[in-house]
Amino acid sequence: MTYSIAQAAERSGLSIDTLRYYERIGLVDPPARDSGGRRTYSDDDLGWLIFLTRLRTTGMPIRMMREYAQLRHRGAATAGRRKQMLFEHRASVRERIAELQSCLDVLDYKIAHYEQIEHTFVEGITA
Amino acid sequence: MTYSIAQAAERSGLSIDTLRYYERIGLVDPPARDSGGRRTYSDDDLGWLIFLTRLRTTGMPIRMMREYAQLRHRGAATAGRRKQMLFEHRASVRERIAELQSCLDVLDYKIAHYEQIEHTFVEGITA
DNA sequence: GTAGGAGCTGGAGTGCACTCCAGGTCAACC
DNA sequence: GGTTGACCTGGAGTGCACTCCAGCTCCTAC
Repeated sequence: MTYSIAQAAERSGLSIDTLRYYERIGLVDPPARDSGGRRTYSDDDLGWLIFLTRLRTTGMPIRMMREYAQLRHRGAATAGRRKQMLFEHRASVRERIAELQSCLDVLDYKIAHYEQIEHTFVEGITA
Repeated sequence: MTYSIAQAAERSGLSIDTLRYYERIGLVDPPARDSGGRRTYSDDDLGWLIFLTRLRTTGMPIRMMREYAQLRHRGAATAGRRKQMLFEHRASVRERIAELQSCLDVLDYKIAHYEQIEHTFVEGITA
């Protein structure tokens, strides 16, 4: 199965411009071209694109994604290094989640505070 | 208790430049000045700065923080609107956490995959 | 055979959130 | 009274990750 750039964009959630941009900066290998010179993405290409969106979503900078992509390009010999990268990245994502969770507590507290104010106000009215 | 800009920076985790920047764009009220024209931050100022860092950490754009700051400036009458903002923001933070969590699953899967490769490799050696 | 739409390239532009800088003031210490 | 260090202002510069554009080509459908 192959996909036009528009289809690859739709399925990966990246924009067409971003797909070309990622290719230009070496984040994705140049996909095959059809007889008219248009990009045709394979299922493998798409899998990689989708994986990249996960890394992006979790805040990995492009510079690091590129490093990962380059290791991947060098084959099985770099598997350990890649695993190490993902391992460290996973730790940072976990930290990030913990950080967000602790900010959630602050938001909960603030919202509760506003609710208390509302409640006091209503009591003031009805008392 | 009052704080110099350097102390406010240290305690809020923002840089000195960022403190002045936030003031310039209306995210924080201009703090008092000492006889020499230097900023002196109050405990209240500091509390607001720290709250802003929570909003920032959770990904609230400056434009929205400014909106919140403006409502806050208009006093108790806007409490409902502010609560609403925090309420919506909290929902988006929760979504963000869920998103990260689901990406974590992908990372776990990938890492497990690399571990399996390593394992296979070791077996290949020792067999 | 032509009109329309998708895709192509190289390069410029954008939005966000800072960050840095030059040139100056001010208070304190030696 | 001179030097040092913290702070001041207005404005320019930075890094990141796209996003947009002009001008072109190439297939498809009428």
